[in-house]
Amino acid sequence: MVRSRAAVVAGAAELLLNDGPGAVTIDAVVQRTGVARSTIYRHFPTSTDVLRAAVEAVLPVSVPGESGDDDGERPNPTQLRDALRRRLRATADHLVGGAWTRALPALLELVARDPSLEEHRAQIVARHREPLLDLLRVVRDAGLLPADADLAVVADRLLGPLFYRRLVSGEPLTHELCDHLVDTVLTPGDPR
Amino acid sequence: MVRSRAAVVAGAAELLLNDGPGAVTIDAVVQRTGVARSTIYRHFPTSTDVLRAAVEAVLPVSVPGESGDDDGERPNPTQLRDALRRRLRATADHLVGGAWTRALPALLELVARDPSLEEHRAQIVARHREPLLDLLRVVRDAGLLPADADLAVVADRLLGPLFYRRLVSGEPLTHELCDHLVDTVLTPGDPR
DNA sequence: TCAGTACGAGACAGTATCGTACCGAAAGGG
DNA sequence: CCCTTTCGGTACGATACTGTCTCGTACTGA
Repeated sequence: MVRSRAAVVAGAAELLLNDGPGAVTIDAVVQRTGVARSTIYRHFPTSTDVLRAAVEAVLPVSVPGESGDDDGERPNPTQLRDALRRRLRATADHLVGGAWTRALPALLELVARDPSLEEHRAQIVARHREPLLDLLRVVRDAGLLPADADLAVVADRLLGPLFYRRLVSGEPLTHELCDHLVDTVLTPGDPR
Repeated sequence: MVRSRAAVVAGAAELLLNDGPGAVTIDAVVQRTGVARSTIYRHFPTSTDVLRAAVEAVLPVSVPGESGDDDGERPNPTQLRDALRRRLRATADHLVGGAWTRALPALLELVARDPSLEEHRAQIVARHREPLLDLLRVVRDAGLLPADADLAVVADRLLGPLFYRRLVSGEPLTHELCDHLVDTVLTPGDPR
């Protein structure tokens, strides 16, 4: 009973990532997973619920971990800057290679259409930004950011260009760009 | 001949904006516009082409004009900074109120699914960024940006956070944010 | 007046998806 | 060994959309 449900969700998630939300069809899930229609409808009241479960299953997974830097050491500025660079690079890599590339447009479309998914979107984004905000807090306490800096805005300045390039302009995400963004945020006296 | 085609495109665009790309159906366009099926198929080979025309019709319109600053006057730095602020504010307003809010997720979904639309996306983005890049070129020539600054990256740093907020995080776009972004880009010696 | 054209109206077959209903096989407990 | 639960396998009706086709009408210029 649990197994078949999990298979349905997994198959629907694959379809969502590979072919978009429009491809998450009962028939497609049946054919992909081998689970019978009747079984699917025994677990989910309607096909929309299957899609929701797939969205829920896909997106939280793709939040990059990369913690463990928070060892209470009292790192020096250079270490902090490098940590921030690594974090942003990891985010960029995740944005390029991971499920986000496929799932994000689908999720945005779904949210634009179904406001009841808005809550999920907020949770997902919050979970995504949290590690970065934690790191930025440390960075600010270390004096690398103004004490009154709005960390949310700083996060926007770091993540925004990455997402913009990935989603909108289609330009490549390089590690150089990440480092450059970190520099523009961190050291107010370093132009370019 | 022109009238009915225009009506089809307009109706399809409305459907695209109101109910998403999945709602752009021949039947729906017929019912909305009063144009007959046969007429639609006389103008467009397939329903996908109707959708393409709708996308094309919606998005270029929403590129804000706001030119006319280019009068070869030789403006002073304050004027340039204000012009950049106005331009970014206009972009933000357009992002909030205009068709972009609805159309962009739809377009991103379409592009993710149909690679042949990639070209359209690139054109649209280019047309969207061009005025900003022109302005940035003037700004750089005036010495408000480093002479070797990569204007594309500067544009990313201005537009990225706006699009990120609008598309991903859902946070509000304020004029203060726009001004702040302009400040972080322009004056390398002004932190916060 | 007449022919050409653009257009509306709608029928039609083909396909895809949905959700339901019914049947039979496999498995596990009593 | 039987009985209940769980599940796969279809068959089915109901829609919705597509693309093609035919027919009738209004306009337009020679």
